[in-house]
Amino acid sequence: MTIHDVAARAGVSVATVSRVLNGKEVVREETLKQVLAAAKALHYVPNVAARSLSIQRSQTIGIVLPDVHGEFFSEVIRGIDVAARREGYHILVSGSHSDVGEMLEVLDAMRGRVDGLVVMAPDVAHDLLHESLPPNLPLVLLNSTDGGVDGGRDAITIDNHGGAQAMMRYLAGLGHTGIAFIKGPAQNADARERLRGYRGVMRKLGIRATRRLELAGDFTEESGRAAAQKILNVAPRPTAIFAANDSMAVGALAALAEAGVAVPAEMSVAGFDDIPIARYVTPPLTTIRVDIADLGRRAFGLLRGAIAQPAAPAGRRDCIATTLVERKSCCSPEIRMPTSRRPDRKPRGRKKGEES
Amino acid sequence: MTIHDVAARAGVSVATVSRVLNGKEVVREETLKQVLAAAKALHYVPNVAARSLSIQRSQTIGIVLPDVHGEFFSEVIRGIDVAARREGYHILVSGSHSDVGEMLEVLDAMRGRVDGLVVMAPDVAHDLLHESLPPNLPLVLLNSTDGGVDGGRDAITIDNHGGAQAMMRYLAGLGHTGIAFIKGPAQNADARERLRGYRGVMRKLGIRATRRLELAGDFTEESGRAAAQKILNVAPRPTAIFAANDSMAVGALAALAEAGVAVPAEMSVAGFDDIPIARYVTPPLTTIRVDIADLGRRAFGLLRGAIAQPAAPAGRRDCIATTLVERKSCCSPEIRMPTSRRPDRKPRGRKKGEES
DNA sequence: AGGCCTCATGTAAGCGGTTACATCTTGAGG
DNA sequence: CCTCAAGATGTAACCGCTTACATGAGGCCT
Repeated sequence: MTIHDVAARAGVSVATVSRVLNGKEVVREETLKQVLAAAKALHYVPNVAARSLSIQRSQTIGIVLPDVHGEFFSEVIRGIDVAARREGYHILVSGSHSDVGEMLEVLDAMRGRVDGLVVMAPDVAHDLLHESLPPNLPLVLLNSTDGGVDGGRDAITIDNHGGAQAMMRYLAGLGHTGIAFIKGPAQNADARERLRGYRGVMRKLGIRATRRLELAGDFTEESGRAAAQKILNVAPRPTAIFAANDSMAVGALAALAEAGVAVPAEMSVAGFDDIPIARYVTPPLTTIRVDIADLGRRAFGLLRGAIAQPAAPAGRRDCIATTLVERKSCCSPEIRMPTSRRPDRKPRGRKKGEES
Repeated sequence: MTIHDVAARAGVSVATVSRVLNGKEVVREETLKQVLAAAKALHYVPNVAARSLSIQRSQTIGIVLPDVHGEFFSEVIRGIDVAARREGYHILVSGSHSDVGEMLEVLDAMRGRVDGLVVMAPDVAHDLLHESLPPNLPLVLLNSTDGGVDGGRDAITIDNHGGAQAMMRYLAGLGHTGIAFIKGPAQNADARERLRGYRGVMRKLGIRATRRLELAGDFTEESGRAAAQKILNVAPRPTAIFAANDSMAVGALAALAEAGVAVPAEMSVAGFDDIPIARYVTPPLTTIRVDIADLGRRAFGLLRGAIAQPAAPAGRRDCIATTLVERKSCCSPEIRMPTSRRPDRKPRGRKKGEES
């Protein structure tokens, strides 16, 4: 079924059919009806490839992520998907790149197939990334810049530094001074900014350097678990753990439960991201909320703009604000029971969470 | 940069360039080198739309899911993504369909854009689904059939019934007789099969009908939480909760923790799916493992076959086996402490889990 | 009435590949 | 030396759609 068949059946030319179907030009009412009727009768579906070839656009955008699993990434996809569909765009996704080379390969394969790209590559060195990104394709970077070199690309970032500061101030406000930090990957821009927030507040509070404790982590639950186990062996033991993301906080929670350390009575735990599962772990996790779906949504918005005006200079910035979500994994260290490992029936010092 | 430019630079015709680039026909060694050199020098990237138009294939497959977030769905996408990339296919995903109509719209929009479709629509009535699926497009159904009417489509299913049976036998083996079940959506084929497994074993064990307890649920954490709260008010109180999926089990765990009910000492909890987070909740969740990524992988394999031989009759089946993963959320009801709500330091009756 | 402008529609040239078929070499066999 | 097969390469039609431009029909103005 091609446009010719429809034209023949409606007794008009292909141009007219095209005009009717695209609705951009004026067509006589009656002709319009005939064409529509013919198209419907023939179950006509325009050939996308032909259309793309002709108009030089595909109505498709590509999403390149470090990995498509995980709560964070799937929320991003979801946000973009919803926004894109509303504007008639399709999304081509690719994730699970074990290394940079593979990612660049994918980037290349998407070239020509998409009108624009949303790229999230927080672990790739900036210079390498920017030189390998197709130069003339609308593109927005997700969390892949820390305000420094950014190749003049459009980008969306999370207020990582502000969020980390907020959490640290909150913990300090509760009375914690021994706060351990579980770091993210060293090359990861988000991770670096969060770490900066941790260090800044620790310093500003005048907390003794010996009470600062930074553990390696890679944003996975498993690394959070391992880090927490190490923390338990440190003397003097910290009273709080701030993990650079929720997944690691969840891993830490698991390690603490395994070791019989009560949370929050004996150890407060805080995360970052507010992934969907955060409110369902035990205890519900106090964390920094990032509206992840909104991140995706706004990324699409920015990209849409870039596609519409390819001439406009790139370099737009959009920063997603964060908010502290107080649940039940943190409390004052004072109520900690010095020797016994058993907390009271219910630990005190709870604040009401925002959830039902 | 078109193929013509490359041809001109290499001093050959476009046909030769095409042949070199596709590697299907013989070309003289020297010519080949020239073409390759020209292509590289010009940074030539073939135009995908033109290619698709010409060969009538897009090297792209579509994935239509009820929702792209959630651990389960993102694992499916991941599995397909990895398998597809290996074979040079791209994936177009769409999820977040609030209703059936929207899903059909998406199905329509993908038509012509993809060579095949992986559709997961467990909640859509089969007759409606089958009549609205494009008839001549290779397609595999994910979890959308319960062995009954399936429209002669290729399909992959999970061994839901077997898995549920296994879990029920395990719980019964531990000594539980009061086992509550949190159901999934009524129209959902997976959910129905799991329920059937629950009922079958309950009946076979000769457990009094009064001790059977089925709660409504919709596969979300929140519904699991609500169901668990209801269960706590039932007298006599069940000693175990089997949720039709992990998300609901996680919700139940949260409700129990909130109510101060110890798991597994006072209440055993079991789930289904083994989503990544299952091992990190407190206590680690005993569940039925479904290799979700493998599900996606095999779906792609089946689809690949269907694309390669469009003439072959559809109706292929592939069933994913399940395995019981014993963690720490279930134990014998005997060690339950009748009045006190506080368990011992560590609940006994633990089995070693499979995880590190 | 003739000219001109407007509006609806038709014609056909691309868009950038693939590929059937034509053409041209080249070497072997007679 | 001629013929012919086989192999390498060129030519051009075609995939289905969009759109600049051409065409033709009215309608309005002078």
